[in-house]
Amino acid sequence: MATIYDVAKRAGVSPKTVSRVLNGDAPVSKKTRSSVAAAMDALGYVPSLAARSIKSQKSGLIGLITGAISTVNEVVTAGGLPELFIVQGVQHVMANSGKTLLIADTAGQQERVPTLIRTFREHRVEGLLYVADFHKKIALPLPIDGVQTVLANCYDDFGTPSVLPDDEAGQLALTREVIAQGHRRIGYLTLASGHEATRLRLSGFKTALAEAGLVYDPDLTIAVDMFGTHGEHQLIWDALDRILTNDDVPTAICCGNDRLAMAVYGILRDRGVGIPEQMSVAGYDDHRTISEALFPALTTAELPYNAIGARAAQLLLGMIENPATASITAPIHVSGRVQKRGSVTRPRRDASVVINLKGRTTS
Amino acid sequence: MATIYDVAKRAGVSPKTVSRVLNGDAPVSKKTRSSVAAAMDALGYVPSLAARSIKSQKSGLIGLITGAISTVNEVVTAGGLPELFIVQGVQHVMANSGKTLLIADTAGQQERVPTLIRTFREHRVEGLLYVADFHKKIALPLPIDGVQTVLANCYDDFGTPSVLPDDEAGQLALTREVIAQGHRRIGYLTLASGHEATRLRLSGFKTALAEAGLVYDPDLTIAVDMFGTHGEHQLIWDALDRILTNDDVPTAICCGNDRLAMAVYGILRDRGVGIPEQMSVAGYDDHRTISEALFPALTTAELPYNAIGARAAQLLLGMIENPATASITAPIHVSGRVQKRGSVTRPRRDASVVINLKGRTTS
DNA sequence: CAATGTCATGACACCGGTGTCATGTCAACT
DNA sequence: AGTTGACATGACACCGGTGTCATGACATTG
Repeated sequence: MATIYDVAKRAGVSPKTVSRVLNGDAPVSKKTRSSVAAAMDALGYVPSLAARSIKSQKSGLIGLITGAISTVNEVVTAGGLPELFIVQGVQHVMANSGKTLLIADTAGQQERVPTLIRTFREHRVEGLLYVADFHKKIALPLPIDGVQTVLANCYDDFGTPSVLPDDEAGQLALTREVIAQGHRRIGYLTLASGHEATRLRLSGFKTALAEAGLVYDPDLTIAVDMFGTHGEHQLIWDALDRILTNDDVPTAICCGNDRLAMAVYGILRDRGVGIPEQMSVAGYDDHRTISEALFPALTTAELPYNAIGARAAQLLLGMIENPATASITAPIHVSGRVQKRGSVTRPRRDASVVINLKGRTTS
Repeated sequence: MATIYDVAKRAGVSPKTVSRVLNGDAPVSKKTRSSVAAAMDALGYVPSLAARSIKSQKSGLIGLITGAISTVNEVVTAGGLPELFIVQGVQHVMANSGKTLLIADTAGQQERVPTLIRTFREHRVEGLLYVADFHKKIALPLPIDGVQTVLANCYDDFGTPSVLPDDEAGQLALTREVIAQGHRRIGYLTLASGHEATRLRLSGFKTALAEAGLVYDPDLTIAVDMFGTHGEHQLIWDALDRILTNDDVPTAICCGNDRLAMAVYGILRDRGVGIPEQMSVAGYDDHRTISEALFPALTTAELPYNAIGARAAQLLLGMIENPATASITAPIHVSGRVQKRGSVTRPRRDASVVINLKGRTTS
């Protein structure tokens, strides 16, 4: 690999002059500039950031850790890893800021985290981003001295700056939309009750009901724990059975996420319940691979992963540029839009057909 | 940030001795070792890889580019980006090899690629990985001199080493399974016909049919172009309509991917066709968020993304270690497993109910 | 014409590590 | 006792850039 000295020699100038041409930080005569450019070109010269950074003390690197970072309570989902979208949001911002991302995935082995951080520090990263796979509380393995840190999709007890989805507002807005369509009784299949998101969304759900003067019926809210595939369908089947056999059958069901809604589509139809004619269904996440492809397309609340990533990146960059900003702040909440598609429509009067179908079981 | 000189001063030794303690590459007395260790500890010293690498000429960095890398023919899908799994496969291998990944996402802007490569070269990456979002042919923007390169999920015309999914073998194995269940007439909804994968899988499909002595009926193979959501369902609806109104209605349908299968579930059921009682459905990809959650769970062929990533990483590491290996090789094909779940079962004799339902249209 | 200022460029040290070689100490061996 | 060699350590240069300061050539001004 050619060095600045090679270029200098070939162009018949000093290395420092080549440096000046490279950075344009001091006047260089036209003639010299072009001969230096020619030499760089001929040699395929690319300056070394390593050399540069030992002098400047700036690496231009940002470290990002994804994957299972020490979860506080042991709720684990083999989720759909949409954290990728967070990472993309981060990358987009970073690309425009001239920083380069160093990414490490723990692949669930949190004991690796200290090693990764060590590697990042050896690379002299200017900032650190933790990206969690779902909204949760974490405990940083080490207090990271000197390196600015931002948490995305997670938070801790020590006031580390963090960016979170506004799950409460999301479910609130979505439920409002369902109610606006005329539904008065709404079932709710939540994710595992231990999740942070579940608690917040349920709160939003209740608020929407209260706003509209509707009563919240605990019998219609059922938590579905989704650990892997085994028995998952049976759980959902049972939950739906309880809802469908209720004395006053709801006309709409909200689901903890799009994936759950997808399963609900199948089970409801398998029981002869038409969607959305007999039952409106709403999701959460707006995981577009699912929500757009489902038939009918799914009305759902966006989990603004991309925006969360972007926001976290901006926050971090701000903290790096002006460390004073790094004062302990409350988490930043990012809210997503309600995506109205075809699965939530006005309820039909004769939805009672539903009741006839109770009693079947999955094979 | 503390330097090796700070540590040396505090421990009362020369920097070189600290270096020896750090690397364990020369004998150091026990006493010295412990006092140096104490000093490093007290100062929170972490060696600088930048300084190290200018001397050693080894960065320990591998560059990875994801996203829309200059596609040759302009078929574009806003796909589900399962390329993430390829990246995970890569990371897993890299983590165990001591290299660190530098990742850049073009976010669809291929004009950025040259800039990214430039940045990577400034970081003196030892190898470069291109990861495409789906099996395709690409044209590298530049011949990358000096930096070993491997293509994952894509290939080019210049014999750059590449790792690809074995789409033909995958569809072959999957179709064999469908046939083994007793199906004799099988519909096939393929992805856009311009895709590499479509061609290969169709070939595997035909081979399986031929092996079993079944005739391939072109009327039952329909390409579904999936550009975004608009009109997509109508296309699928029409395609299914053609299949369901065929004189000899098939008992099973293979789909170009799991996402398509998901839409097919909805549309078939909406037309009153039970799954799998009246129609078996198979997917492709084994995108587990979909395939496991669908009801019934989807029988599908695995697109071994993780393995592709791992294989590509291994190949690259081998090329770096022993550049002689870098001779132009044929693409490496990685095949995936057939995941037998609940959506393909033995066909029922009285599947004729299907025919009655033609004629409805989507709203 | 001398004094002054601007422009273009180079010499040199330094950033934080490591390879090479030299030096000093002490135990073992003839 | 003198020689030899293993062991422990340090001095120094070098990797590839950049900041600082000095220098020389001209043009401008009084």
